[in-house]
Amino acid sequence: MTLTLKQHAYQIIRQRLLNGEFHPDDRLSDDALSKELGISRSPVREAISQLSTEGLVVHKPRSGVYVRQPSLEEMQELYEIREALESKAAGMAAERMREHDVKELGKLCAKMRTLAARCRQSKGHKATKSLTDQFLANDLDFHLLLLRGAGNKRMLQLVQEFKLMTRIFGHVPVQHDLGIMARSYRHHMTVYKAIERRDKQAASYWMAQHIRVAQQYVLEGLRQQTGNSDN
Amino acid sequence: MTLTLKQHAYQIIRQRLLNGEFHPDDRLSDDALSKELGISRSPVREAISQLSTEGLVVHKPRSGVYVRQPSLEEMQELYEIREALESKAAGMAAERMREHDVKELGKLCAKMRTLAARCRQSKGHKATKSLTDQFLANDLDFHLLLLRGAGNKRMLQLVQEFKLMTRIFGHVPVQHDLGIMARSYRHHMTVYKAIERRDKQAASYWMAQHIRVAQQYVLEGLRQQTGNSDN
DNA sequence: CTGATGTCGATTGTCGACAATCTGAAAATA
DNA sequence: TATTTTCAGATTGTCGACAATCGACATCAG
Repeated sequence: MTLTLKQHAYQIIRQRLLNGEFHPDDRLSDDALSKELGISRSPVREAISQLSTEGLVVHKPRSGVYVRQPSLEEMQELYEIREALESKAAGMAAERMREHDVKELGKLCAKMRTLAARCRQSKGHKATKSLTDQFLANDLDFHLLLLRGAGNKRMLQLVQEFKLMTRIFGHVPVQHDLGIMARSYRHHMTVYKAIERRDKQAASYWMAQHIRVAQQYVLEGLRQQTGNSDN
Repeated sequence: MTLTLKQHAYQIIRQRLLNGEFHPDDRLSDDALSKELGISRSPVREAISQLSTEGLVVHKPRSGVYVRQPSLEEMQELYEIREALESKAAGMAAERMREHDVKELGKLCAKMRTLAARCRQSKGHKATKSLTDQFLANDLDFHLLLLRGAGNKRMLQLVQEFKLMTRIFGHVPVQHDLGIMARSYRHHMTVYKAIERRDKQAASYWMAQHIRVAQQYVLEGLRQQTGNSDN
């Protein structure tokens, strides 16, 4: 309730970016936004400034801030960083994670299998939007739980930030099919089993593998999306 | 020359943090700083806000921003992240780095050996401040060159940020002796040789090893420094 | 017709001021 | 004396306004 107006503006603008309401290279005018939100320019400026240092928008002096349009190379960079961080996190989790949370990981894997089975029953082995969303949410939960299990708060925060960026930038209308879901389930299962037997190396290795596959999948989708575009 | 006042203020305050002119839990008053810099509060506020989102200072609403005093656990977290990122970077560098830059790495190693030899000749095998500084600068150059060789700009930026934090926070008056310098030289040499023969795994492994040793060294120093303090 | 130059509008960067809030100490009461 | 209340000072959060600067358009020379 005692939120400062800056935080308020920050959350709203960030949410809009997430929803895809701003297109790449759009200019975020603090004047317009302040009028729209019914507050002064100062808080809006500070909020936008924060988004700028977080890398979601780019600031051109004396011109304005623009929604970033990252290249495929930058997307690849983001995934490389996630691979480094999350694979190390998996290794750390194999050492430190509490038994209770490990079981929780197992339950998430079981849920994934259920969802994949539901997909197999559907026509053409294509997942519905709802099914895809549920699977993605499960995926996210798995990774977050594992990150928390690694016991490194700042690493958790970093990965969340990067994951946010890949979601904003790589606005691919993902439509999972059975093959993808089954493979994803297998990867998570392998990581889970490695953690269960406290195998640090295996957990780290398979997490890296998993993220690399996801990277190739998303980058491929982006290439098809932008392949027939300009440049 | 067309720097905005915000950027100007940001660089100055950041530099002061680096120099250790502010002590942990000090409050950064934008009012005082603006008067001191002879500019208005707005640019100073935005500069401080940026430092806040970067994590160098912490913002308490309606109270002020304070210089962070990270716990030993947080320092350890920073090193864990560096280990994850830089070891992956070393592996990537082994794959992608240009031949010319690899030779440059070798030169830096040679310089380290020279400095270590100079240290051996000094009395008690203790390094002078100048010698220590030169060695540290060399160390930094090595890591930066390797990061650039990995070809991931954002990763480079991230590591620089974290390295800055470890330098600010772990304000240990490092006084290298021969043992430390020799070991550090050996580590860098091992990484260099792995990259030279394009051995991805070895480069990654030894870089992780190197950072873990540095972590233990710094954390030990911090424990001694704060061991006889409060709580 | 093409390119350079000047002008106008719009937007940002910066400023000083005001109100809301917190901190700390002094005063008052039990 | 200890505890609570009050109050004053200082600091932050927010605001509206002004000036510097940039981009676009029109004008004009070649």
